[in-house]
Amino acid sequence: MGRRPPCCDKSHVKKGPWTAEEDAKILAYVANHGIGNWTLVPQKAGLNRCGKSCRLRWTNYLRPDLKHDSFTLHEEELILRYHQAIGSRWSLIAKQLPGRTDNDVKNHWNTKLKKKLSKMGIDPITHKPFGQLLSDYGNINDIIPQNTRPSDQRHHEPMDFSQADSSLTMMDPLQEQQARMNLITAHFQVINEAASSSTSSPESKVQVNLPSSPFVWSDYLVGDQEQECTNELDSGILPTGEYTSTCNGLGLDHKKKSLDDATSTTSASFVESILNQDREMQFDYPQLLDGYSEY
DNA sequence: AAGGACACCAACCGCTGGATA
DNA sequence: TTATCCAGCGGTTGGTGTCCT
Repeated sequence: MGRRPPCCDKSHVKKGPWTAEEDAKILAYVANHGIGNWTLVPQKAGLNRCGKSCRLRWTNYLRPDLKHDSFTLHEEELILRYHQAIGSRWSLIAKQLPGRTDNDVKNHWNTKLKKKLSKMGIDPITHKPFGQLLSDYGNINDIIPQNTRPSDQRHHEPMDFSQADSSLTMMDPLQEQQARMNLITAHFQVINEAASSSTSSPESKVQVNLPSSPFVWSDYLVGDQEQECTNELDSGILPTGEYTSTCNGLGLDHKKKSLDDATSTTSASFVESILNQDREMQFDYPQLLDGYSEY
């Protein structure tokens, strides 16, 4: 059984902002050798950096195919739609935006889009109006813990158990675990219903204003591009057809039914439910997963 | 002009799954 | 078979610039 040497001495490599000189070394190295084993790059390129740091600098900043200008309305729309559909899977979303990295998309979401949604009175996690969200949480209290729902725990905010804990402390560990699972799944019922509430008739085009929202999303996107937005919408540049397939229920009518089916079987495990949802997402959004097999 | 608050984003951190010795 | 490494990923941090008082 062999052992590979560490990629670098973490305590002696440089951290922090990159200099133009360091960038030039990376660029020169990649131009001459291409992208290969990043752990060898610092040594071969003459850099006192960790290979991981070099890889990040290249993928997030130096790659020649990257855009460095601000996000367009079209890109913001795509981010919004895909986030609504699949949550914070930034790498998948970024694959739909040529020239953008997952870091770009993530930063733009965190600094701009999330705040814009909040200002519009829409929960950026569920994409549901806050008022409706509150009423749904009220409904949850009526159904817990009988009703269980599967969903993707990883890509949404953790549930606040503070109010539930007092009752949980009276249970034995197994009961408590089951009750927590029920709470989690009930929480994601709200999230999925929020998404499915955006559904409309199969023929209807998805509008750029958010589902179930009295606001017009385009009014809030990239402020200085408002006219561009209007023009794009008028001319049909925005991929409404694509949105129709992805947002028209985001395939969620189908998904909701599956979820309901799953939850009707109390023996179905939470993990199995999550896996089912991932499979459904793959079914609904095959284009998102294109290329995964290439890795 | 000073400095505190805020926004932005590059870079880092920590985790995971697959690869490797 | 197993321990470890690496690449990829999402979350978080910290430096810097801008705005506001």
